[in-house]
This record gives sequence, C-alpha cells and structure tokens, in this order.
Amino acid sequence: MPNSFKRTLVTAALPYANGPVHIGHLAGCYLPSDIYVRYLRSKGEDVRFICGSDEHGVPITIKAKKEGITPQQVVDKYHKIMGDSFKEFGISFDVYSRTSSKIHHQTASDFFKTLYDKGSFTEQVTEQYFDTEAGQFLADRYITGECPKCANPEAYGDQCERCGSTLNATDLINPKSTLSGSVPVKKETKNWFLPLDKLQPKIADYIGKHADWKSNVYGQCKSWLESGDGLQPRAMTRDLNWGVPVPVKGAEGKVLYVWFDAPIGYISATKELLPNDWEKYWKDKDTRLIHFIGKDNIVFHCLIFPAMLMEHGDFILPDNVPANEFLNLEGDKISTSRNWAVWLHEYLLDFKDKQDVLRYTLCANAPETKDNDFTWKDFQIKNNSELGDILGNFINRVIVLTNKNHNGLVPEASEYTKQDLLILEEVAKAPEKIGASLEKFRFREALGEMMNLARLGNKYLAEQEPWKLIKSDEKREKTVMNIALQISANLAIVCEPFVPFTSKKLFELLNLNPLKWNSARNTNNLAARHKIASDAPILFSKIEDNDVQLQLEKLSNTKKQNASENTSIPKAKAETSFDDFNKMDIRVGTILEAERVPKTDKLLKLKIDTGFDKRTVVSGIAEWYKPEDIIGKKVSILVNLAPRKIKGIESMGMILMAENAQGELSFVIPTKDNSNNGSIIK
RNA sequence: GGCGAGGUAGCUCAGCUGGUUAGAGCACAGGAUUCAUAACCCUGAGGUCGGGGGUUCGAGUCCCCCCUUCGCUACCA
Repeated sequence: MPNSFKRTLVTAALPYANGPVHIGHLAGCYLPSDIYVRYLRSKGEDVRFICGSDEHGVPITIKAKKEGITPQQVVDKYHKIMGDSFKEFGISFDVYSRTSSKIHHQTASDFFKTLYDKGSFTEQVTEQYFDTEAGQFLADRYITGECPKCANPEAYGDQCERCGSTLNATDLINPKSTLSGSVPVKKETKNWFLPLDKLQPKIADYIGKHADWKSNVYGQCKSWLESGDGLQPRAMTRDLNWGVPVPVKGAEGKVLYVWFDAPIGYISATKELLPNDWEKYWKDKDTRLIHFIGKDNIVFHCLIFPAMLMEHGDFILPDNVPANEFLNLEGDKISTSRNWAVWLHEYLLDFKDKQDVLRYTLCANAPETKDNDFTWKDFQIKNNSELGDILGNFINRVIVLTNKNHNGLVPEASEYTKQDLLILEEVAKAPEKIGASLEKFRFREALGEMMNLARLGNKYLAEQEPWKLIKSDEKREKTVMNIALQISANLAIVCEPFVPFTSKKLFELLNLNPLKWNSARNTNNLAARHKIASDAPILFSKIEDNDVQLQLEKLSNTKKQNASENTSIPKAKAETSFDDFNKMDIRVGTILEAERVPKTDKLLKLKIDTGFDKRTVVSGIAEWYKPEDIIGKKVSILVNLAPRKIKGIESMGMILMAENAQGELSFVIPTKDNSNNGSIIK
C-alpha cells in the first residue's frame, strides 16, 4: 500500500433491501472488506468501514405492491435482517446506515443540486409509458406485455424472463400497466442525464492511472470504455415516487436514479458516523478510498461514481476497487428468485456458533480471480481437515500439554537451540507475510499464510516431542513448551481478521487481553508462570457426512420445487377473433437453401419455396438446426408478415416454431406428406 | 459476432518483465508416532501447463489460429 496515505475509508457495496444476505454476498464483498479492515485496525491505522442498505429503486416498489405493504415496510424488514446477519457473522462495520434516512436524502439531494447548478447534466425529453388511471409514469418493470422476441405474453418492460433478452418497454406488444391493468399511453417526459460520453476522456484518464487494479476490474473498465461507441449518456433521474426527490423545479414526481443515490450513500453513512469529521475521509488527498464490491457493480464504482465525484469537484476518487467475481453454489449460479442460495440467517440455525467455519471456507474459496464454486463437501473438508486438524488440534495439544505437565502455567524458556531460533524467526515473520498478501487483496494467500503458522507449530511439536522430553530433559521441555505457547498467542493475533470469533476464544484460553498486529512480531507475548485455561475445549467440532447430506437434500428439494414451477404452462392469451386470426396467411413451404448469417450466433438465412414464390427469410434458429440438415425440410411460414430488415437482409415472413419450457425450438410441420408447398394452414 | 476475464495435479489455486528435473494446500497411498478432535509428523504417487502452429539456444510464460467457461454487448423465432 502506498505509504503516503494517512487514513483509509473502506466501503462495502450497499446491499439491496429486497432480500436477505447469502454466501455469495459474503464471499464477494463483505468478508474480504471485513478482513481488510480488521487487519488495518489491528495495525493501528486510521480506518473507517462504511456500509448500509440500498433502499430505493423499482424492484422494492414492486415487491411492496406484491405483498400489499408500503416500500418503507419492505426496506425496514430487510434492513433489519441484513444488518443482523452482518452483525452475527462479525462483519465489523463502523456504521450500517440506509438510504431511506433523512441524512442520506439531504446529502444525495445536495449532491444532485451541486451538479445541476454546475450544468453537469443535460436535459432530455423522451417518450415513456404513462398510466392515465394511476396518474403516473411507469418504470419498465411496471409494464408487461408480449415479448417481441419469444412471444412470452408476460414479459416485463425491461427484460423477458422466459428468453432472457433485454427489452425496452416500448418494444412490448400489447403493453399493460401492472398498476391498474389499463393500457398505458406514451407521453413525453423530461429527465436529467449525465453525459458520460463527454466525460469519457477524463474517466479514461482516471482508469488509465490505475492499471494496477485487479485484472478483472481493469479489463472490465477498458471494455466499457473502448467497446462500441464508448460510454453513453445515462439518465440520473426517474419518473417514480419512491426515492430521493429531484431537487429541481419542474421535477415533481421524479426521483434520483437509484444508482445515482446509492454510492452517495457511502458519503451520508460517513456523515452519520462522523458528523463533524466526515470531510476528512472524503475530501482530503491523504485519505485512501477503497470500494469492495462484486463484479456486477464495476461499471458504477469505477466509471459512473468517479465521474459524479469529478463533476462535483470536492471529493477524492476511489484509489482501488477490488471487485470479486461470483460464487456459485454446488455448480449452479446463486439465485435469489430461484431460492438457490445459502442464506446467512438459515445457516446459523443449522450450524450454530460456526460463523468462523463459513468465514474460513468462503475466504479460502473466494472468487478472487474467477467465478468459484461453493460445495458442502468442501465446506466439510475445510472444517475437518484444516480448521479442526491443523489449527484446532494444535491449540488443543498445547493447552493439554501445558496443563498436564505444568498445572496450566506457562513454563520458562531457557536456552534456545539453533532449531528454536529458526522457528522463532519464522514465527516473527508471519504478520508481515500475511499483511503483505492482504495489502495486495490476496485473501486466499493471506489465509494460507495464517494457517502456515499453525502448521509450523504442529511440526515443531512433532520434532521436539515435549511429551518425551518431560521424562528426560525437563529444562529443555520447558523451552519447547514456552515456544509452542508463544506460537499459540501469535496465532490468536494473526487469525483475528479471518476468524474473529476463534481469535477471541484463543485469547480467553490463553487468559490474555487481545493483542494488536505488531505484537505478533514478538515471541514473548506470554510471560513465564502466566496461567492459562485449564480446559482445552474443541474449537472446531467435526462436521459429519450427515450434516452435509442434510444440506444437499435441502438444495435438491429446492431444485425439485423449481422444476415443478418451471413446467407450469404459460396462461392462455386474451381472447381473439376469428377475423383477427384469419388475417394471418400461413402456408406450407420448403427450405431450398440455408446458410449462417455472418457475425451472429442465432441467425440462419433461408430460401423458402412457398409454392407461389421463392423468398428469403431470416430466422433465429441456428442454435437448434444446422443449415445442411434442414435443406429440403417442410416448414410452416407466415407469408403476409410485413418485411423486416435483419442484419441488412430483407426477411420476408416468419417460420413457425414450437418452443418447450427449456426454450428449445422445433419446426411446426404437417404430419402427412400430402401438403404441397403453398398449402394453407388454418 | 464484438469486447473483457478465465482454462495449470482428483479439488481449490500460485507461477513477476521467457531460463536448471512446473509449485502449494486439501484429498489419496505408504511409513513413523501417541501430547492431541484416528488428529499431528515424514515420504510418495499425480500434470503432453485447453488444442494446434510459430518466434527463440530455451515458452505455462511472447505471437497467430482454434476449442471451452463466465460476464457485458449485438442479432432472434
């Protein structure tokens, strides 16, 4: 870490208050940030650790509506659950605030106003759907309709959950407001945009100065900056009634875009923590600002938020954004909506007092450089053969031996052998090694170094065999045990960032007041004749195959449940008329030619014989049919569909396809061979 | 298709600006030991470093092509 900084401000991504916290959140963001902060605190550095709930945005309003409660009630509920989970797992925020707080509204509002007054925004009028019955503009999420791509009748305005494509609300066929059920109308609305395109040179310059960031982060930024047309202006206000009101005349009924206000939440939380002193942490060049986030937030923390800060002018910029990748669970993506997750509050019901086991496992398997997989089997192995067998067992041996042979009193060291001196030297180096890894955000490596200290202790005991020395050379035995005890004390210090609950227990066992990081460079933290605990409790009880089986069954039930839900058949569309149906002219045709459309994944260019003409149709079926396999095949084709240019090719009609629940496509064709080209399908 | 990040022992990962027989932890096998949660300690087995070309005296490390995983993005019944 550059030494020029006098203090550090660490933020952890504000979790979105529409669900509880799961292991993915912990592994990706909260655990590494907590480890980092605990380390800095132990070093005696000036550091503050900031977090809070992100409580605005459309999904929360939808959830509220679904449950028949107010958005405030939704966020109150999850703010509490999330805050409790963090506390239970020892995530040591100095402040856990929330964006619905008064201080945040004020801060975010002021921030916007400053940028507004500086002329940082551009105003832009766009057409959005408006619900005349409810009297308000509709966020994309509030509109459902038929997906123009997969014909799913219940696609959302921003995304179709069936085919996964990203949509604009204005693309939907037969749009419907979910508020009132009425048909929305298009209406003009004004919003304020941050012209990221114009700010791009400054942003690029900023990123360019941070080529030392983690490669996944730096690469992602470069990708945003350099791909396509570069950065685009982004609306910083929304037509919505849940959020921070836009503090500008004529902006009634508008709030700040949730991604504008969320990062400002870091600032307001700091204000809440340090009403008189917060500016030191945000405006002083001697402060190092670090954002811990998951990879989904990279664009906001590395590009948009810095752009906002630059425009404002008073603030320092993030010095590092050590984003992690994603954690999978038993081979599948973690998903809140599919309940594919290990929820923190549920974990503790099954594994009482085993916070550190999860912390250890998630740190050892952290998705630092690429997506990683959490498995219960691995969790079991990490607990049993690493925490238990190496760390727990070492402590246990030392305490048992000390009590057995010295009535629980630390024996005095006399002469050190060459071997002893080598060991002591190794021990004294541990804090520096671990620290060096942590400062590079290499948490897995740091954790390994910490465990190496326990390994060293075990090895030392095995080599010196104090249980034999006690019979032959008592003086020597005392020295050996003294060293083993010192190692235990130093372990208590250096394990604290990773497994704080265990660290606390160790200090209690050793009957010591908790010591700070630099004391781990000493090898005399325990004085001779100091009394330690007389019992050697099991620090990490074994996790049995049964326990693992139980968790796997739980997950397998989730899978079954999801599968049964997924096979549910989409509801029938609204009634239509024979006349409407009759407008479609569907014919039997034969594929004459087929070839891939270059530079696309899904498109085939087909030449179809319709009986009355031969025409070109572009069809998105390349994932399911190879060109050479379908030449000569019969298809059903909608021949009177308005022509459309796709990838520069005029597509004359549409091939009818059947789609199953997995989204796989299949031609719809006559079952008898008596239908010639041009036969009418009705 | 474009861009980004990965693909190294059974598993999780190190390998910086190219240089002796490719490393670690865990798992596995054998041995030794009994203070300890059948734990610890020692030894060992294991990899054509995604594949194929090329540059070089020499490549996991550089260049080109391809395959593959994960993001973002384009296209689509």
